[in-house]
Amino acid sequence: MSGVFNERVYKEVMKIPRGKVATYGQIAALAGKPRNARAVGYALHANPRQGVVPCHRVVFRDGSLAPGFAFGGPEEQRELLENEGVRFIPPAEGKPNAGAEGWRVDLDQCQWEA
DNA sequence: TTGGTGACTTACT
DNA sequence: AAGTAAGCCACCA
Repeated sequence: MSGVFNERVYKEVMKIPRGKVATYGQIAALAGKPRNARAVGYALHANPRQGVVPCHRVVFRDGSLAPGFAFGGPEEQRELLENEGVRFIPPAEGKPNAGAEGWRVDLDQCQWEA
């Protein structure tokens, strides 16, 4: 298994405490490659331990969640994170949200710090 | 081995 | 401010 970096990512992601979230760049840095956020996403894509690795706690640097690729839907992820105590920011005022798209995580409050 | 793709990020226009 | 471009690294064919 040459996927050393991959396992490193899983380990770091599993270390994310409940009610907190981390960005791909953060995980990449913890994994040893601060410029390899892409591989982090790829690693979670190959996520063999879905259910064990809280990939829903990993978000974009912008606070947005992964596109339709999520474990079941952005709505599910939003509710899941919200259930863990993560604070969310609504998409916009006066504009109905077609779902959870547009919802961002409050990184200022809930970004995990190693 | 080489090439191509990708759940990203930063910088420039 | 928003959109486009390039860079980075790991995995698969």
